[in-house]
Amino acid sequence: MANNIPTLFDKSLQAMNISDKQKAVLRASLTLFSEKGVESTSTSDIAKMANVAEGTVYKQFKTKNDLLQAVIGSVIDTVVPQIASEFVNETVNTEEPDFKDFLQNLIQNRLQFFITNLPQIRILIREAMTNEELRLQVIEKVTHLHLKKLANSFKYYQKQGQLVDWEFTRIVRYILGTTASYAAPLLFSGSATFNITHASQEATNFLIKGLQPR
Amino acid sequence: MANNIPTLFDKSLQAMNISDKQKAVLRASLTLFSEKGVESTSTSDIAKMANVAEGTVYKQFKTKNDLLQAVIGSVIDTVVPQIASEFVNETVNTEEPDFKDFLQNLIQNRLQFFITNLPQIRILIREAMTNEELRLQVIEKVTHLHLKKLANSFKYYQKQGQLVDWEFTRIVRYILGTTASYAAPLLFSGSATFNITHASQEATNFLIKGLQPR
Amino acid sequence: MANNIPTLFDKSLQAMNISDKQKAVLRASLTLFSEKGVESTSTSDIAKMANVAEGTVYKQFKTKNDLLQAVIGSVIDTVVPQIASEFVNETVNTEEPDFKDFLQNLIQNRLQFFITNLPQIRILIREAMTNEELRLQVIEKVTHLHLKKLANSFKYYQKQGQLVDWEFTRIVRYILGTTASYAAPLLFSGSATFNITHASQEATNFLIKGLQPR
Amino acid sequence: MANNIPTLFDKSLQAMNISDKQKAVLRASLTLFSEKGVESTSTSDIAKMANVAEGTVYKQFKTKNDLLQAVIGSVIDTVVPQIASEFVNETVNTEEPDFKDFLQNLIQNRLQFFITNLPQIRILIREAMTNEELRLQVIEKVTHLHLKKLANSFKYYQKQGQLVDWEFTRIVRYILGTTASYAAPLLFSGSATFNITHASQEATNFLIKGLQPR
DNA sequence: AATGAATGAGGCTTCATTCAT
DNA sequence: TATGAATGAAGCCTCATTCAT
Repeated sequence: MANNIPTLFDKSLQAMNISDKQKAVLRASLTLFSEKGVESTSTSDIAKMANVAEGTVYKQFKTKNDLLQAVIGSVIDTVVPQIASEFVNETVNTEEPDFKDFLQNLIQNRLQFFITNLPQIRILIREAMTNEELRLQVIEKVTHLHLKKLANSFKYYQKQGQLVDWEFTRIVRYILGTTASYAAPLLFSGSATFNITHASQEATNFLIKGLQPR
Repeated sequence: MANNIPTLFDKSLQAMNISDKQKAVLRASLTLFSEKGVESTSTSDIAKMANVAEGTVYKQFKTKNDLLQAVIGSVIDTVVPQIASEFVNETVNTEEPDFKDFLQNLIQNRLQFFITNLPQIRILIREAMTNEELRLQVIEKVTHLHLKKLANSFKYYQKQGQLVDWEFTRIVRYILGTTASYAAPLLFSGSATFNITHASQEATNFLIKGLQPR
Repeated sequence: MANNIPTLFDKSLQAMNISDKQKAVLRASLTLFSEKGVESTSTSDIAKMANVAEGTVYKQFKTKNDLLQAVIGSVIDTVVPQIASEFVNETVNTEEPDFKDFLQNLIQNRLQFFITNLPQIRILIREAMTNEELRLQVIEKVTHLHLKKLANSFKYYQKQGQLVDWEFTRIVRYILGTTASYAAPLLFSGSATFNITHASQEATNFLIKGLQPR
Repeated sequence: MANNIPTLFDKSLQAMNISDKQKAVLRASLTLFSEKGVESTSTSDIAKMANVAEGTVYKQFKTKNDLLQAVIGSVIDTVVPQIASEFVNETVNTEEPDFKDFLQNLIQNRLQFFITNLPQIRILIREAMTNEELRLQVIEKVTHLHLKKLANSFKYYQKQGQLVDWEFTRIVRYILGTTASYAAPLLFSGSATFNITHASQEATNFLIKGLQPR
């Protein structure tokens, strides 16, 4: 239901066996890293936002980088898979007889997720561009996402003659690329006015054509 | 011919009325900002790579941010338009009778450009994500790109019945999105092995279908 | 019998009216202070080695300096005198008819003691060099050592005409100085190979000459 | 003439190609390290005493430890040999016909040096006890001291029948040990009243006996 | 008595920036 | 114009110490 990273992040925090102050540190870190970037966030900034002494920031995590790992790791390890399974359950599972409806659902849902979690996604992308280690973590996680159900759906529509007979990753690539062509500008602007419904309809119309059999 | 930013950048440096050392500073800045990100590049790093005293970095540019502005500004102001017009002249001008050939040329050319200038593009993207001012500059520049020739080509193919009758920006969006779906991973990996020809063919096949009239 | 400080230290701990954990704290402090110096030993290091919570270190001793005082004080107050009396009983009491045998026994015994307790001696020396208070304590203790028996032995050998008729402290000074000339290097090296028997024989031969009457 | 470490240190500083402020930093470091020990001296202390910004402390030496190495290294590399040659020229060269006079000169001279440079010697000893690297440096330097002249003098007195026929290092050992038996207490007390002349006479009388032939 | 999370002062270090030469 | 020594604010981190449980 709640496909909102801070909320999910909070849930994953509750599962962690750390004190409330430590949770506040992680929350503040996520927020500040997202807002200003990692390098521009000082441990003193974090301490202030978390209402905590600066030393407290270092009780659980020995290094600012450890903290970054914990924050991003938590997003990656806990949130991403959670998103994926939710995505599969909410969207993909819905058995639409019509591929077009299925596709629009899918796109609208992903756009919504993207917009909701813009700050966190922004920081993930930003850091992954210069941080090798993080990059590997992200790739690892994304690679092992449980996408079987999605593949099955595709196969179903392919058998029905509603979807071109290309391999799974290629189809996913175009759906992602087209969706991203609507979403990417948001990475750079504030979350300006954006009509999700209209965008997903437009994108779907294009994709349906490009992905029809023949 | 040379659609490679460091080379173009050098050309734009020659036009600037500054000493050789100052040019070396700008060159080093471009390189280091690209490699490690702006925040992680110290002015001392720049001085070392430019073979220049620390004070020299501050002779022409009063602050590190001024330097960043100069570097990025130079890329944006001089290089981007240059790229655009070159792109228009080299690629778009070529009058292909067939939209498919036109499209593949276009995509292949842009992928090549992207790969060649990966480091500079990386830093432009990275900084634009947290730097409001830069963001506006980029948008400003990109918005006013002289794309009339491209628009004319599209109109031509539309009249020929080879291209769907959507508005210019929508068509550009899908071409960009699809191209980006092949290029984006390169932003995160090193410049892994990548078959441009194959990618541009695949992308073209998809786009042709999605963008055919009807 | 056991002229080894950690063991004696343990005995003195048993006499103290403190809990087992507190004893562990003192033991760990002795070890770490010896190994790395007081300034370079953190209370957290001590807690870890003592298998105790950080707060526990502060239950019995209010400050780190109190802890240092307790450790060194214990060595000085309890152990040094114990050593002294043992030394007197074991070595000096033995009535050797020959001064040379007496002297060699003495030196060999002290060298053995020195080597066995190198770490503790090292820290005592180190701290005494910058810690006025400790310095006074050590001097106080050493000054009041019960050395009457040793003095009596000397008088005996002086009457026998085997020992020069100098005052007690002067004779002690040369014995100590000569013995130290063999022992001191060990303070700086690890416990390199060292032949106690050979060293004590050599030292004795020299001292016998220097301390003969006339 | 001036066998005083701070003065010699200053001379060695003048030979170094560094600014006055940097010299002030090194001087302040030597003073403070000597007075309070390395661990208890903060870089801020050093900056204050040197009348310099804290950042200045780090211009020449990248680390507090580098600074320590520079200070101690300078003492070891420049001062120790200088001392040694001076010692050889002033004391050993003096051709005394009588070994006793030679010996007393030697001891008095060394005691004087020791007292004059107490603070610096103290810190050298203190640090060498826990700093392996430094230890090796000191040993290296002391080992290669130019002691040939001293050895030659000893050989001369041995031929004259004034000095026992033991090997060089053994004789040096006893002279050092006996001298140290007078000097060592000064390491721990302040430089209390100390009669150098009396001490050197007393020590000489003992050594002459212990080192006579036969 | 024991715990261990929390504290905050202070230590080491970096770095953008200035300025005399 | 170029230099590079100097600056000092600010960042990261450690550690002795406190306190609620």
